Amino acid sequence: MSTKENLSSGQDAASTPPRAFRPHDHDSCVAGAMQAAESLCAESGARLTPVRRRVLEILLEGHRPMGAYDVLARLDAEGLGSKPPVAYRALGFLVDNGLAHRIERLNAFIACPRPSDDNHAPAFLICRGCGSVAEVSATLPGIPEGFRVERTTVEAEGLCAACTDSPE
Amino acid sequence: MSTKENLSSGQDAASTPPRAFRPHDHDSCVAGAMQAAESLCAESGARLTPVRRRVLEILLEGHRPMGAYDVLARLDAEGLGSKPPVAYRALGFLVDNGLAHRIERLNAFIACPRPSDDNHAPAFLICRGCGSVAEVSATLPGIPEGFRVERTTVEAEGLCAACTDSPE
DNA sequence: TCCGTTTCTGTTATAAAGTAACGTTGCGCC
DNA sequence: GGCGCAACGTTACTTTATAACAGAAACGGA
Repeated sequence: MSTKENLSSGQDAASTPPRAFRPHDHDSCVAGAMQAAESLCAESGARLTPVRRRVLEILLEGHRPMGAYDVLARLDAEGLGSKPPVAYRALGFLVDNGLAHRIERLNAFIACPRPSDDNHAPAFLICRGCGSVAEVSATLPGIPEGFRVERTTVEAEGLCAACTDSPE
Repeated sequence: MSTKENLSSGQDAASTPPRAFRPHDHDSCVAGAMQAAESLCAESGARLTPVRRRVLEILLEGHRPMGAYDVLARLDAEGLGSKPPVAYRALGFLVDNGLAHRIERLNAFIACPRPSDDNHAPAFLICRGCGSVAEVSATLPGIPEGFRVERTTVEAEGLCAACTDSPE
């Protein structure tokens, strides 16, 4: 079983706020995720090219969902590319390889904090107060027999604990 | 408890394909939903104007997700409006009032087959074979304490029973 | 019934998000 | 060193969505 905070694991998960909603050592969080990404790509043969690596870093540093054009602006500033397909292709690669996820409600992308080769079914808690997004893992109960699920999109919008306490 | 086919109700729900994946009397299905919409609006004071009513009918007749511009094309053909805001406003009204839902993965809208005033949390089963979308009801388990959920997006993409049996 | 208020409509214009297509470049491999 | 494939860079374009404002229509109180 993964160490990821789990949407559907009962007691434990329900008692602690997800890390994205807590202060934490962000540098090490970025470094760790980059390491994990390197390993996964090495293992699977996927090529983590400069543009792709940089896009992943940008997402990790932001630690929040970013639109493709936000990412592109960063790339452009760094001379790594200025046209939409550059960003979309890199983001597509990251999503395909489980290193990032797309948040449908926001038309945005966020780095996966703990990428792994198991094809996980992520769920996202989107705080409309502070814009943070936490990734937890989801298991959908009771899909009707006969429907073969290939991918899921699970997103919950609301207010995180901090924003509930101090509504601006 | 609602009579809607339920994602999370165990035995019953899991044993029968959702109605959207089965043949059914579509005319009465449309008529019923329109009736329900009328009642709900009358009750709540929401104004189901001609454009809004027609958009709902168009969605119900299609019985599948339609893009805003698909809907707009229909409206235009009928002289009810030709500019994007006309469609988006009507769709916005329907969504706000629980008469239709937005499918994020598809950037599309679908009529709610059984609208009701309870603020339900719909989930959608999207068949990538035939394009059908079934609405079932979802309950997300184990949201961490402190996160206050206001709205959910739950979508599962895959193959319905019929398309699994006969892959094209 | 008239008047003010609110809500809905129609339109212009533009923003934001996403992709098809094609030639070029770089890299691994024989 | 040349073949083949994957990634890159760019052009051009499509699709999706919204801001802003003026006019019309319904609605509710004096």
